Amino acid sequence: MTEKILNINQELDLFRKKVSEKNYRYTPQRDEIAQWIFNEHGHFSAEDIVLQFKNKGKKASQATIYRVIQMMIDMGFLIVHDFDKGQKIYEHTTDHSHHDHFICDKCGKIIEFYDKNLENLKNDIAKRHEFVMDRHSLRIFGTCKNCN
Amino acid sequence: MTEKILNINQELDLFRKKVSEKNYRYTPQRDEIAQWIFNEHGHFSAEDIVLQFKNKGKKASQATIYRVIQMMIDMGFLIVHDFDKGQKIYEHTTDHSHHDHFICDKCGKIIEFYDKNLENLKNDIAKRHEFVMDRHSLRIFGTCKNCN
DNA sequence: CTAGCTGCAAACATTTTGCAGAACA
DNA sequence: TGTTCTGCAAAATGTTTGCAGCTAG
Repeated sequence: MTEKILNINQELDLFRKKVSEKNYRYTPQRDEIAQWIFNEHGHFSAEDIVLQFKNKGKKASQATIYRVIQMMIDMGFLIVHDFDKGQKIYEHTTDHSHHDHFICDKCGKIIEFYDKNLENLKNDIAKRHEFVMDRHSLRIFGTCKNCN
Repeated sequence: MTEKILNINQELDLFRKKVSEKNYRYTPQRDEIAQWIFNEHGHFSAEDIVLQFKNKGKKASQATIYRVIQMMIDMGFLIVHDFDKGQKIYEHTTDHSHHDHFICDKCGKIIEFYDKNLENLKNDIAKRHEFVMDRHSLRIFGTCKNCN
């Protein structure tokens, strides 16, 4: 469970390499979207990218943005979260290792946490049930420190 | 953490009582939808109710079904799950106590599990972070025993 | 050159909503 | 009787897709 810290250029290189390996084409749109995503440390929605591209006059349509997001999920660069906000929330995987989330129902804030014991326990439980775990997501909903 | 086992009539009575308490009206539609839900032991979508009502000639429109579902969530009779299937999945709370889920990416099966240690650990973690936990959801995605 | 990619706009799936008439309390 | 509720249909939301033209390799 070592954590790889990559900078944006290394991440872009890796993406470019994987795109080539799969005989996909490395287009300006894919590059711009990947750059945006690797620059974004945190959670974002597809709409976030669409809007920011519109504002900054960058050239990639909504359709392409959704298509590239799906591509990056398939390639393992992105994961999807669902925080019950009506839209999918993404996060890039190389940003940091697995963590879970508190979601505050009052202010909407999402707080990340990591607990080694919890990870171990999840692994144990999956093993006990002979379930091969690919990914997992624990969401704790409630009220955060500030809102109390 | 004692578990209350209620039969369908007790659940309906409780629903009816809560509806009255809030000065809402107890309409035939609300009754039929609540009956359907309390009879359903497992996960279901709004569409499931809509379709079954159409098939069986029961009288409640889609709009009403969605409205009653929301009402029952607000009142604590229903909880929402999100299993990344593109639609919300519901479950009624009095059915049984809290549990978590394995979701098989191959066959789509959803397997419930409960682990006391896990529940304790979740509580500990929330307390440590001064987060007041209202509800929580652990989803483990991967491949089930049969699909391996 | 040509298969794969893009952008547009339309389709899609699910859920929500405005409004006029119906019906519960 | 007067709110509240219902059903309809339309709107809204978020995402996906068909297709004609563009472009990377």
